[in-house]
Amino acid sequence: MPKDTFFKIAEVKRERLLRQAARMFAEKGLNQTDMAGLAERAGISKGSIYTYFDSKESLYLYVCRDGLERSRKAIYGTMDPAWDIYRQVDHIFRQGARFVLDHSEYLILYINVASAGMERFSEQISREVEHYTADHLKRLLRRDMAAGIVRNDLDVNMTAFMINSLYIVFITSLISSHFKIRMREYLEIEDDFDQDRVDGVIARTTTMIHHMLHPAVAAS
Amino acid sequence: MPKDTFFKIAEVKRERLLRQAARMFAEKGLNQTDMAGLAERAGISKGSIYTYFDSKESLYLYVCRDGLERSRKAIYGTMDPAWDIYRQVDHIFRQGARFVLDHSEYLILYINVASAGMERFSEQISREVEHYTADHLKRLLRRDMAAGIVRNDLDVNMTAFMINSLYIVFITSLISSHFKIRMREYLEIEDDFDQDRVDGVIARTTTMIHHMLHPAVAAS
Amino acid sequence: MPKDTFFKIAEVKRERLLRQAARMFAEKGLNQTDMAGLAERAGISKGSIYTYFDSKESLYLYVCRDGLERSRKAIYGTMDPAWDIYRQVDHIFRQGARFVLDHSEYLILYINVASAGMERFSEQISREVEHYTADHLKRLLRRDMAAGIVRNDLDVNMTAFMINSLYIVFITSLISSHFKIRMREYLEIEDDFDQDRVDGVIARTTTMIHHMLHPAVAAS
Amino acid sequence: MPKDTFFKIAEVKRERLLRQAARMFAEKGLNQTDMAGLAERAGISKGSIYTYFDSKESLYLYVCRDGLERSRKAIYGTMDPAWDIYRQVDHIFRQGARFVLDHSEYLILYINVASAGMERFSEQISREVEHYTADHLKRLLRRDMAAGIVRNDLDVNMTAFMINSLYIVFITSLISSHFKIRMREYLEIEDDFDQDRVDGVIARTTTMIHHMLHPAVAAS
DNA sequence: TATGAATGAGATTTCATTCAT
DNA sequence: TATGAATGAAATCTCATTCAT
Repeated sequence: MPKDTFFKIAEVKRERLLRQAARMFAEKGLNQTDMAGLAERAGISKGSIYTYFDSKESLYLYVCRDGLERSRKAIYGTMDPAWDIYRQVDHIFRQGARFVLDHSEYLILYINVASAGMERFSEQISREVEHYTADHLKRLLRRDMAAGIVRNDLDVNMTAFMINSLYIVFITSLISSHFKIRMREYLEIEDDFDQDRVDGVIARTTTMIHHMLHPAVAAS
Repeated sequence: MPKDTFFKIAEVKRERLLRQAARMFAEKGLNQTDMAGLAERAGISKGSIYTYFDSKESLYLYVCRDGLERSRKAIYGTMDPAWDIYRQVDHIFRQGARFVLDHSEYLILYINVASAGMERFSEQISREVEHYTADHLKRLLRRDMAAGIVRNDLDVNMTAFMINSLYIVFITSLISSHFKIRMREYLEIEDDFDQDRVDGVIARTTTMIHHMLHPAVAAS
Repeated sequence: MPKDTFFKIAEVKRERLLRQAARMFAEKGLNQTDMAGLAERAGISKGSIYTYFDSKESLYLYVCRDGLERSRKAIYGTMDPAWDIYRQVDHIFRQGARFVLDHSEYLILYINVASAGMERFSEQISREVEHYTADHLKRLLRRDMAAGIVRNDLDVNMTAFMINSLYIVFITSLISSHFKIRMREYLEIEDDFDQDRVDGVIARTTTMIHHMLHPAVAAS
Repeated sequence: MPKDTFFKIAEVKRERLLRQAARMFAEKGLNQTDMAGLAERAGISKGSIYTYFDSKESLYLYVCRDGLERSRKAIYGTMDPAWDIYRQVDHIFRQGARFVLDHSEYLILYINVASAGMERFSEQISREVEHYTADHLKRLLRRDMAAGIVRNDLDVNMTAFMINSLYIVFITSLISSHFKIRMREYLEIEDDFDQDRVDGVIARTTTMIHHMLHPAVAAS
C-alpha cells in the first residue's frame, strides 16, 4: 500500500517513520493522530509522507500490517516446530509477553482495529492475521492428538479458539489501560507488574491449558 | 455526571437520547460521533444536550456507565444465587450472549474504552465494572470449593480471571467486526452465526470450564 | 427602559438585580456577561429578567444610566453651591475618588461605553451625562470670573474641558487595570494605593488647577 | 507571538492582514470580531490565520503591540531631541492628532485594552507602552528644569502624569464615540471637527501647559 | 524528491431569548 | 408573575490534503 518511493528512501528514514507512526497511532488512535505532528516526530515534512503513502489511512493500514508481521516473526521465528504443543504454547506466551512489553504499540494497534468505526481495517487485516495463528494451533493439536499427548475427544477448532483467547486477553492485560486495571482487579495486584508476576501468570495459564488438553491429566 | 435537568425531563425523551447516543457512539466511536447528528437522531436540539450534560465526553461517560449497569442487570438480575457455579457460569454466557445480540452497542462501548486514547475513561469506569464480576466469581469459587464441587487446589483469582477472559472474548466475538472474523476463522464458519451455533459454542465452552474446575473430572 | 413590572417588585429584589448586573457587566463586559449567570447571582430566574427588561442591552443601558445617576448624587448631592470653584473642584475629586473606590463598577461601565462596538450606547448616554458636568463647571467658572477669583482671559469651555479631563483620568486610574498600571508607571508607585497617596495626588492636582486658574498665581 | 510562518509570507499579505485585523478589532471589539470575516476581509482563508497565530487572542495582542509601535514611531521618530519641552509637547499633540486621524484603529485598540475583561491584555501591554512615554516626559522636565525654562518646584512625576493625561483625553476625543460627544458638549461644537478646530484646541492646550510649567509666567 | 504554506469543511460549545406550565 | 427547558445561530479552531517552489 505504500508507493514505490517509500522503498527507495534510506532505511533509517523508513524505519523512523514506521516506528513513530506506530507509536502515535497507538498512543492517540487513528483520528487523534495528526499528520503534522507525526511528520515532526519522524523528522520529515508532511508533504513527504504523502509522497510515500496515498493517505493517512493507507499509512495506518500499512503500519498495522507491518506490526503484525513483526510480532509474528518475534514469536514464531524463534520457535522449533518439533516442540510439542505444550512447549510451543508456553513459548508463545513468553515471547508474546516479551514482545508486547518491548513494543506495546503493535498490540495496541491490533486492539484498536477491533474498535468501533474500524470495520474497514478489520476487513482487510483480521482474516490474514488470525488465519496464520489459527492454522498453526489447529495443526499442532491434530499432530499431538495423533501423537497421543492431546486428548482426542477435543473439538480442535474450539480448543484452538480458547487457547488463543486466553493468550489475547493475557497479553492485552499487559498494556491496555482498561485490561491492565481489569487484571489487577482479578489478581489483586496493587503495585506494578514485574517480570516474576508475569512469569507466574504464564505458568498458571499454561498449566491450566495442559490440564485441559492432556489425556491423562488426573492429578497433575 | 448528567446535570439535574436530565432527570426532570420526560422519561421517553431521556431514554431516546441514551439509546441513540449509545448507538452512535458504538457505531462511529466517540470522535466520529457529532453532536448535531446525535441531537437529530434523538429528536432534540443540539443545545438541549448541553442542558443535560456538560460535554460530549460527559455524555459518553454516562452512556458507558449506564450501559454497563443495564448489562449487569440483564445478566445478574435473573440469576438465582443458590445455583452452583457451573449453572451460574452457563447462565452468564447465555444471558450475556442474549443481551449482547439485543444491545450490541453496550459491549462495543466497553471494547472501545479499552482503545488507544481512552485512558481517561477506563480510569473512571474499568475498576468499578470489573470489580463486581471479579468479586462474584471469586466468592462463587470459594463457596463451591467448600462444597466440594470445585477442585480446592485452584488459584481462585487466576481461575476467575480465566473464566471471565473466555467470556469476554466469546461475547466480543459475537459483535466486534474483527473478533467476529477471528471466530469464523477459528471455528471455520462461513455463513451467519445462528442461535444454534451460539448455543453450541456456549455448551462447548462451559463444558471445558467444568472440566477445568471439577475435582473428579479424571478421564471424562 | 425597564418594563412597568420592574417597579412593582420588592425593592430589595430590584436593587439586588441592579447591583449584580452592574458588577457582572463591569467585571466581564457586556458580551461576556451571560444572562443565566446574572440571574443566578441575582437570585432570580432568567425568565424573570425578561419580564422586567426587553433585552440584555436594555438592561445594560438602564444599569449604566442608573449608575451615572448614583455617582452624580454621591458627588453633587453633598456639595454646597455657594463654595468657590476651588473648593468645589476639590470636593468633586475627593467624593469622586471615594465613590469610585466603593463602587468601581459604575465607573468601569462608563469607560466601557467609550469602547469599540459601544456606539449605540454612547449615543444614548454620553450627551446627557456630560452635559450636566460641563454645564456645572462652565457656570462655576463664569461666576467666579465675575467674582474675580478666576482669570478672565481663560476660554471657559476649554478650561472646563481640561479640568474634567484631569478628573476623569484620575478616577479612572484608581480602577481600570490599564490606567492603574499607567499611574504607577508615572508616579513610580510599587505597592498598593492607600488613602494617603490618593489624597496626595488629589492635593497636587487641585493645586495645579488653582495655579492655572487663579488671576494672581505668581508664586503660589 | 506570531509563529515563524508569519514572517515568511509576502509583506503585502502580512500588512493586509494586520491592517484589516486592526480595523475590525477597532470597529467591533475583540469578541465581536469573527475570524471568518477577518480572513475574508484580509483575502486569505481562516486556516491561514491559524498558521500565523495560535489564537484570536494572540493575534489581537500582536496587533495592539504593533499599533503602539507604529504610533510611537510616527510621533517620536519625527522629533528632534534638542527641542525644548514646549516644542516637543506641541509636536506630540500635533503628530498624535495626525496619526490618530489617519489610523484611528490603533488608538481605539488602546482604549479597548482599558475596558472590562481586558485585564489579561493590559497586564502584558500597558507597562511597556506607558513606560516609554513616562520616561521621556520626566527626562525632558528634569533637563529643562536644569535649563531654567521649567519651574523647579514642580513634582516631576505628577506633572508628566498630567501632561500625558491631557494628551490622552485630547486624542481620544478625536475618535471615541463617547469622548467625541463629550468634547462637543464641552466645547459646544455642532458640526464636524475640522483641522482648524483641532489646531485651535491644541494651541489652547499647549498654551495652558506652558502656563503651568514656565517659571516666569506671572500675569501673561 | 522534499517542503511547508494554504485551504475550507466540519466539529463542539455558548447563550440570548421564548414560552408552556 | 415566575420559572427553566428548549432552541439554533454563530463562533473558534483543527487538520488531511494539495501544490507551487
